[in-house]
Amino acid sequence: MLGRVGCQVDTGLVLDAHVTSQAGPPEGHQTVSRAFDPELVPDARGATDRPEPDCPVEIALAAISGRWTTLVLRELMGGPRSFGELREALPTLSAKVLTERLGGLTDRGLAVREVRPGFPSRTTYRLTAAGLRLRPLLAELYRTGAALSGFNP
Amino acid sequence: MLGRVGCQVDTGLVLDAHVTSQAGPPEGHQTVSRAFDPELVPDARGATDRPEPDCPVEIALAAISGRWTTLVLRELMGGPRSFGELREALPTLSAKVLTERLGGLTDRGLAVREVRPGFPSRTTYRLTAAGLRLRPLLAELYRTGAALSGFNP
DNA sequence: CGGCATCCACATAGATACTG
DNA sequence: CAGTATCTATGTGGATGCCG
Repeated sequence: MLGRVGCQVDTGLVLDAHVTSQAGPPEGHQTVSRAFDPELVPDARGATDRPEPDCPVEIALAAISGRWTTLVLRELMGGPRSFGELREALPTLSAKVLTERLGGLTDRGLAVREVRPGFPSRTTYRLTAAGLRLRPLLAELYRTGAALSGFNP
Repeated sequence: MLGRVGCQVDTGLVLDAHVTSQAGPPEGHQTVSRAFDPELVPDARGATDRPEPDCPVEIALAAISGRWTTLVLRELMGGPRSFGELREALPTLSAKVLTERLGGLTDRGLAVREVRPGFPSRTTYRLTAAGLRLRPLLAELYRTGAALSGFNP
């Protein structure tokens, strides 16, 4: 693993803090006016002091959240898969959890469900364009984990 | 956002399945002999059909797991921070959870704790070289989340 | 200042059994 | 085949209060 990992710069405050001057901005998700590392916080939606659901990081985390999710995504990255094929590929994953994962992916628009009627029925799941955008993240997860485990087993 | 997201190739099986021929390999984490996308499964540790703790993806997920963890990491990426500074930066994060997060990071060797004795005491947390390796992952999380939310709101 | 000890509420995973 | 329905065990976050 390479890449720059340094830059331990301790920047001071920069932006002036005139967020909502007047009297009372009680609730609502406010962004914080501080200096942030542009690589980690490239725009305002990351400038938060709590886990806001619309922060890009939280959105990405939500997409891969839950046990088994990355494995299901790995399978779907290889092309459309039926419920049964996924069960074969991940034998110890219960039907209930697989259903939950696939439901989560389709709810988020990351996958689509296509049912072929008749009997026996056949349902296939296919990643959408949005779902396919998770590929670089999965690859980066692998890279990072491999680096953390010391470059060798 | 760019990058190739296509390649919906449905590869057939390749490797012959002679995993432990003999009689009974009952338990223990076995790797599966299938064809995997080399980008997502570059080595044997990713060729698993369940969430193995030594799979690189699981290792990386464990490093960033838990609510608030990415925010704590973002703060520490800017340089050493004391417990109190972290509380100021993340005001709605309880001391208990902050302690848990910092303990998790130090347990995994991603951060170190440095105590200055005396009174009042002062404790600073600093990312290790391993912890700094999470930076590209955090950046990728942001990129992916931003892409999923439609490139701009 | 920098925690740890408790308690509680809720979310989640897994096992099992059953259905359109 | 492709789920749903329950039930249970465990995990996790958050609030509160005490301590070195």
